[in-house]
Amino acid sequence: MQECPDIAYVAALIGDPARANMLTALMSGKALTASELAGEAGVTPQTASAHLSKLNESGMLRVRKQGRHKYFSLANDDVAHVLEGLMGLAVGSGHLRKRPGPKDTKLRKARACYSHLAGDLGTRMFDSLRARGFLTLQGDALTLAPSGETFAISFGIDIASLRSKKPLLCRECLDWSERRSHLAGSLGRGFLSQFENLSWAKRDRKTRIVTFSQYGEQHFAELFPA
Amino acid sequence: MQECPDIAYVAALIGDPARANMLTALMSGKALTASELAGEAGVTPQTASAHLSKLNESGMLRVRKQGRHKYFSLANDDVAHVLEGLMGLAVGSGHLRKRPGPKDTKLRKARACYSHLAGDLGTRMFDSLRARGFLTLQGDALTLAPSGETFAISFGIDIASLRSKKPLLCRECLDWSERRSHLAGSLGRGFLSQFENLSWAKRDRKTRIVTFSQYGEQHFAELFPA
DNA sequence: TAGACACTTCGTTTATCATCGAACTATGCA
DNA sequence: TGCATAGTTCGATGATAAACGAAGTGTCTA
Repeated sequence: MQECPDIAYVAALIGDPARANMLTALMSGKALTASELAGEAGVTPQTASAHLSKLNESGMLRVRKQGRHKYFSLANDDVAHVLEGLMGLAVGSGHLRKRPGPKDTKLRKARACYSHLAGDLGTRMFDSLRARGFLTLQGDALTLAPSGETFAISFGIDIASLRSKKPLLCRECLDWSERRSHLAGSLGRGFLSQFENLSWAKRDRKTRIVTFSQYGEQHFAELFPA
Repeated sequence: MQECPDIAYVAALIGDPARANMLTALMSGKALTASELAGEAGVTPQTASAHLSKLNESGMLRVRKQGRHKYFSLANDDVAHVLEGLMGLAVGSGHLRKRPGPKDTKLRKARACYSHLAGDLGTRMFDSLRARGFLTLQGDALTLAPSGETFAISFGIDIASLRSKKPLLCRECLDWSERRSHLAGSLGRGFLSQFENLSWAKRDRKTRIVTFSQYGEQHFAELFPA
């Protein structure tokens, strides 16, 4: 008997609206409890419980028990990456789900994509880094140039420790709102968390919106000129 | 109203077993007719027709009409990339679909992943290229070194025209059978087609198996030493 | 110890959608 | 012109699984 990865199994798992909502919510990078996810998905706790155990069985989630709470997050970057890819295809197909709220423009301006910065500001950062030769893009391959490394270090990002943890450093990620690339990978994560550390920006965990203060946006524009 | 890419729609589309079989078959990179795809999926032509029109509507397929035949292929590399990602998740979840046939070992040895070489030989090629410094992997970023460029050109690959067509040149692709990387992107495609041109290998379009002749495998081993 | 809360399990209902038979259109071939 | 083949549309059938109400277990707090 020939073995072959069962795409359908995983895709069907993601293909249910309730589960897709949960996974989308987890793209914020934050761990959420079962009932929070039930709220996100718009289903009762029982239903959410069933969904979450299925997702967990498939290895797409990471679970941590804390008292009477159960915190779920995406298992790893690969899962997030596949989800972003699916978002790209969904946009390409013209299928957009409607959700209440006037947050659209904010979300398009700056949002957390799993754990890095996406949206208009995300692509602007990416372009600026490339324009100055800090990031070099050859084909699909993204490299942090030595000049970019000193730039990142001077901004307070601990490149050495990032590099030591995992082999992935910078990765290109296609933006569904801008349809252009932004910076993902551990380097992208480093930048976003540094924006938070410096109080340039605040992440709303529920909506994935990243709000820059006036002060922060000004410094951001100086750091990443067009 | 806030817009948000509808992951569930696309994923549910891929999530049906019949459609997933069709898409997997199209990963060979070859365009297939509706009835061929019906056979791949194990459904009647009527059912296949319904599936294919849905997939086409979503923009995942490219259709060309030729006489009374309709040729379907994947719309672009992004679709293939998402499918490979899903395969990776499926393997991670331990969900392998069983299929009849003793082709498993052959498929694991060498197969076409969309349009480049995957499997044992694919990862061996990738490792060899890296070991000699032709490909440099920094984090997730894959670059073709100048020495690698001359190597590829001397092997008969027209790097200049590859580069001129699209911005993607080399890309890393996680192998579901080896759980290691192999070379994708237009460069990977170039290598596989050159193997075919030189009659080192033959692709079976139906099974995605790439069969090397004894002659071809010998030369392959010389060109890509461990 | 009580009671509130987080999450789970069970059984039933309900709706969605894949599937196929039958009948249709369109293309190619002789 | 006729017949085979490729693909489609339609309607009926059936199976799968999502959803929730009700009733459980476990955990924290007063």
